[in-house]
Amino acid sequence: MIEVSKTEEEVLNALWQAHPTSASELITRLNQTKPWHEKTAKTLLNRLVKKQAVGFEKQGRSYLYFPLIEKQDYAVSQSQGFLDRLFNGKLAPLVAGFSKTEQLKREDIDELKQIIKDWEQKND
Amino acid sequence: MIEVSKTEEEVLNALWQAHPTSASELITRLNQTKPWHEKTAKTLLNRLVKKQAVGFEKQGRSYLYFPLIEKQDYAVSQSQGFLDRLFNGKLAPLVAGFSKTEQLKREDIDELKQIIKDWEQKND
DNA sequence: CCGCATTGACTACAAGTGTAATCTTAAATA
DNA sequence: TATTTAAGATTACACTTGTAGTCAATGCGG
Repeated sequence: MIEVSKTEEEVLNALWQAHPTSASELITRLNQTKPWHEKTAKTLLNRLVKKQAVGFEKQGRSYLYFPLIEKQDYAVSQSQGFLDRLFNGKLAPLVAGFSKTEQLKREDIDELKQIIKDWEQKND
Repeated sequence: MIEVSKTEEEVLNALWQAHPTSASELITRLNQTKPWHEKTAKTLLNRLVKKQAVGFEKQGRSYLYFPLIEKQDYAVSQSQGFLDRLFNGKLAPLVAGFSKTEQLKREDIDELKQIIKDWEQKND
């Protein structure tokens, strides 16, 4: 999986939200979360292109950008890497950590139960 | 929370396994997972000291090192940050991602169920 | 038609990171 | 005791990252 830096990932996230997108439109979207300097955002966008995480097509004098990797794939791969680093690759200890520190709300529990139910539906 | 780089984290992980520990002992432990150059490991250890993630006490000619941050705290903080970056801070979508990509095994499900049961025991 | 604004291309630059080598000192060994 | 060795301290160095600035071309408004 392509290495994406922290800030590059923020840009990629904005691109996943909607694409293809012009740079200016993307920057507008980025600015809804926090202030971004146009030049900084464009640098990151270009680095993502160089890393082949993002592609683009000419549209008149400017470009339309789009992700070359799926958010789902990226997220799962990052998740696995994260679990490997801190929890021996296991999911449960992460959840247990949240539980122990009172960071699990009933809503989270309900969602987990639903996921489990679906899983069992399919696998039993 | 202190910023710890990827390789620094590997060293820290080895230190969490057992401490206090001499540098050489720590390096021995690190080498059980993958080959580490002694100099590299020591550099990282020193950077962790500089970042105040690791402390040490003199023991004769050399030092004994120990973590200054708890693994549990670090793990939870990293977990929250991770969820924020990719899943809008929610736990369930991460688990759902694993489920969708067939990465949840029955063992994981059972462990999750147990965690949920414990949570409900305490919170209902 | 021309200067202005916009877009992408290229450049900048310090701090952080991965990966080690060299220097210094003190301890262990021959 | 003279010497090799092992620890920590210091130095090295290229690459990445965060954060922009400057340059060049092109299309737009007047």
